[in-house]
Amino acid sequence: MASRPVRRGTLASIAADLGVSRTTVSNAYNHPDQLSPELREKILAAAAARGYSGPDPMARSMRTRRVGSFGVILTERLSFAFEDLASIDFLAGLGDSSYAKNNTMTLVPVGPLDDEATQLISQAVVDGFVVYSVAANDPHLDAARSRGLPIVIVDQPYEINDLPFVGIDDFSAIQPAARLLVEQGHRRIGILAKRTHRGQFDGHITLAEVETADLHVQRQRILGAMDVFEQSGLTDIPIVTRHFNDHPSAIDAAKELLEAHPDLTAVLCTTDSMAFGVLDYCFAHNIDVPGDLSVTGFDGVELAHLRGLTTVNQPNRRKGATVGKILDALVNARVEDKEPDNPAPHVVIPTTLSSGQTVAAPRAAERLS
Amino acid sequence: MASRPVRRGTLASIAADLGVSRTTVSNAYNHPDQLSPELREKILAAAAARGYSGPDPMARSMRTRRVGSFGVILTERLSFAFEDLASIDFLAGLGDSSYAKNNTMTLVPVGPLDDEATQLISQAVVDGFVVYSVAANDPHLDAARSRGLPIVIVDQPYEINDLPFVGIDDFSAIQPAARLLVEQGHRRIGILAKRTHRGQFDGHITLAEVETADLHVQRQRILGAMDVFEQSGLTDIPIVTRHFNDHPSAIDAAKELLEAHPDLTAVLCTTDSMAFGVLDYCFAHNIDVPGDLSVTGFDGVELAHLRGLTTVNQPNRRKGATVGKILDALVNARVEDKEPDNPAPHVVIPTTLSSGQTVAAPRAAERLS
DNA sequence: CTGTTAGCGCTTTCAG
DNA sequence: CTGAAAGCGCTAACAG
Repeated sequence: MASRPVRRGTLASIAADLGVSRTTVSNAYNHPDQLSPELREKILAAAAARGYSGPDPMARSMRTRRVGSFGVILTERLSFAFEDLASIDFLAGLGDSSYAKNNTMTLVPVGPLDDEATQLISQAVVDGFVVYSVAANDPHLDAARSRGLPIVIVDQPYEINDLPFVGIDDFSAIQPAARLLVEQGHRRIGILAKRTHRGQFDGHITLAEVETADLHVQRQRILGAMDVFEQSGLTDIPIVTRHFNDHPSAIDAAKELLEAHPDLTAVLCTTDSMAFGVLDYCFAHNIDVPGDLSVTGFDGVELAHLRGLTTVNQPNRRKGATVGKILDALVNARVEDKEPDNPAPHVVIPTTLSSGQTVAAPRAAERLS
Repeated sequence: MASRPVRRGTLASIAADLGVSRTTVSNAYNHPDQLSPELREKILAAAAARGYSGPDPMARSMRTRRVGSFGVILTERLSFAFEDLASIDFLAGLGDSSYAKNNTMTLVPVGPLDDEATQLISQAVVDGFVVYSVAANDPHLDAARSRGLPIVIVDQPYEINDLPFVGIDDFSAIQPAARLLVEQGHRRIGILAKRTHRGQFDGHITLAEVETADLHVQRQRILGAMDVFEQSGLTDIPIVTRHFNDHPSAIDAAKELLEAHPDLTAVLCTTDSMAFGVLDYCFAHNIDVPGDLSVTGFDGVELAHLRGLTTVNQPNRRKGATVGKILDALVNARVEDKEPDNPAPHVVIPTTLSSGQTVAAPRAAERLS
């Protein structure tokens, strides 16, 4: 195909050639019932002959005030966003949902430089936005809001009441995993988490720091687990975080935690990716899981099940489908210029503990010590 | 945010309120050097006060004939497309490339129903398309072509000369893996591949069928391996394919192949996902890899390296970046109404064999038999 | 079933 | 530095 800006005609030019009105040609594409099948065929044939493939989507969108695309804002570079398998499942759920079937998904690549991304957000040609798991104070959310288009927030920020929300109850969701460790008799447990604050930081953090976290999801998961531990009289739980959730970071986090606290008998992770880091670190260092160390994850991605990780299943695909449905309704209401039925639903989807083979009671000797 | 269709003003309304011309307001956003900083500030402030977040992207695109988005056509349901980790790496590479940084990526969800998807393609508001790994006769490609926008083809179809192409030489790429198996002394080898034809089919296929395959990539990988095997006097290589490349399909494929041919000492897979299926099937059936069975993959996804799979590394991220660069140049040329430098580059990216721990010589007893 | 009218909101010459 | 004019290509009433 020549990339030459071939003039392929317009609705008007086709109409002129055939001696019919523009409306008729438009109807041939958009309202087939408004003209005779013969005429329609004739028009479509003439269009095809001239290389005209239907009304220009841009002009049509401008006229109808509707694009047929949902913007998706992921606030990490794509390679990191995709590292997190949960976000892929979410996207697949959104894309496969019947509500998204009639829409495309516009991924807005958001880098560390706020300015550029903000620009992209304010110029994206979309009908609405999905804001996926961003910090409470994230400027990208503000940029999306300023567009005045429908928005659905996924996972976080949690505290925003005037916007639709779809997510889980992270505080409660992680507790069964924490409880399982306690019930098995573990007393020296460490926590591995993804970043709790927007800024770059890797290392140990205190409970007080967790409480001020920008990122609701990680904060609640940690606090949910700590709540269980404290009720069992466990304090002094070391917490190590990593800004990124990719495999090298996870292995490194495991190393930092386990070297600093060799006496741990269990590690609770707030993401499956972190847990894989622990598993692989242990494998490399001849630490038997669950013999020497119990491990739990969070997310329930496919690989977690394949590797037998004990984790919390989060219905990511279903989250995607739910988001598609809500956003679609909002966009429709807006285009039809009427009040939506429910402008800001708050949907909390249930989670379940998935028992794998990575949790066992600590060895007797360790339990006594 | 009320989803009410709040009237947030237009460029014209702001201009009227301030008693300046529309051009001036437009310039405040698009050509800051064309007016005094004071005036610009004043305009921006007034806009902010009225909740006007800048020129409407739709109207602007219509006027400038440019959207700022690349359409990406993946011809599988998103959940399956994403199952294939290679496509995720590709997308990440595209999104992270500096060429895509100024563009969004519009994913066009393409289901099994050709009609709907074709519709979505002909109405997508984008500047060009990336067509990712589709069959030679795929109607989605035709739909994209009929838009008259720049297109870059990734991986396949290979035979199209008038469109830019970015991919690898699949025939040669897989040969080092095949050669490694032969050199280790394997004589009874099976092949596991993803579908070779667009239609739904799971099972054994013949070499003759492979030769008529719609899907160039899988065909070439199989033929490349067969070429090596035949040169070593090996014939009767069983080939089993699956329509989908997800984990359950892969395990099932492994079962079918190994149960039908229990004497195999090696399995060459045309994707890493297939190889993971073999590894997990073997684990479940106490077949030692590589002691009892050697396995090779193809793609070089991260998990392959983590699991020590011997595979062929394909630079998916780099493919994405290359595609972004080409498409960006094409779109620019088109918008500026000039001939592109190279309208249809054909880029073949080199691959490398990655040695893992899943290939060994067959046991002596087996070698003799 | 067909045509006329009236913009959608913006950018871009080109004068002033 | 500012403004007036001229559309980009289309669709939605509405009247025939």
